[in-house]
Amino acid sequence: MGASKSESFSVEHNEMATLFKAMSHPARVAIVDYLLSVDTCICGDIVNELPLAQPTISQHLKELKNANIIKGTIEGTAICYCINPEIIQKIEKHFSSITFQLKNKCC
Amino acid sequence: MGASKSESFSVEHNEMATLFKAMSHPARVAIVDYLLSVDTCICGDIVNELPLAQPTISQHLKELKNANIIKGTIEGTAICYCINPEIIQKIEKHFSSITFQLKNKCC
DNA sequence: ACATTATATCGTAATATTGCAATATAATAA
DNA sequence: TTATTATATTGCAATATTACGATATAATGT
Repeated sequence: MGASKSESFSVEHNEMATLFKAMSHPARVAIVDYLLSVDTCICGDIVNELPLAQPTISQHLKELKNANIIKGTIEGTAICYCINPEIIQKIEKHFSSITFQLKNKCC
Repeated sequence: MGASKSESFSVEHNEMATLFKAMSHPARVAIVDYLLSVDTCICGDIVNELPLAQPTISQHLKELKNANIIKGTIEGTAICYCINPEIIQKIEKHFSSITFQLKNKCC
């Protein structure tokens, strides 16, 4: 085989894995970082910010959109990308839960 | 081509991507979850907990170890796996930083 | 209508991941 | 020593990801 046996795992575990996968590439981490660094969400220059060709960046943006980490709204010729704060909160909750559970540990 | 152009990105972005990649598979999310659910870190029964063959789980554990998310110490015939709290903190910091930056946004 | 600009999609090659059977290793038990 | 038990490694097939040239689409400008 070789395909991921995702059906064998819980919805919760699959959801978290999907979010992590969406951010498991330096280009996508950099895109999120860049979206945070600019004051406004109106931005059509991600292509100039990264050392990748336009189709490659378009593909990365699509993956971030599919994972619901960013939202894109059409703004004339360009597209306005924004971070989805709800998803960030979801991930934060996951890790604060881990930290909480770790407090009752022996290690 | 097809290989990831990781050299083109910052060390910071690569580090975060590596951590996310380590948790980008439901089996590995489940392993971390399981390690948190048991009271003690002495555990040699991860294989019985997951619907995957022993070599596959061994491989997933190796990836979590390589990413420094879990630590394994030999405990007789079994191996004692633990979560590395420092890495969890690092990821939490990354997201609390994102949340902080999001507060100064227009969206 | 035609050019321009911004983004998306297609097709495809290179590479990476996933999963497991078979086998190896390593520690303890009989 | 010879089992037994627990984990790791090897090898390989199936599948997924990454990157980009070529091309398509879609909105605005002239």
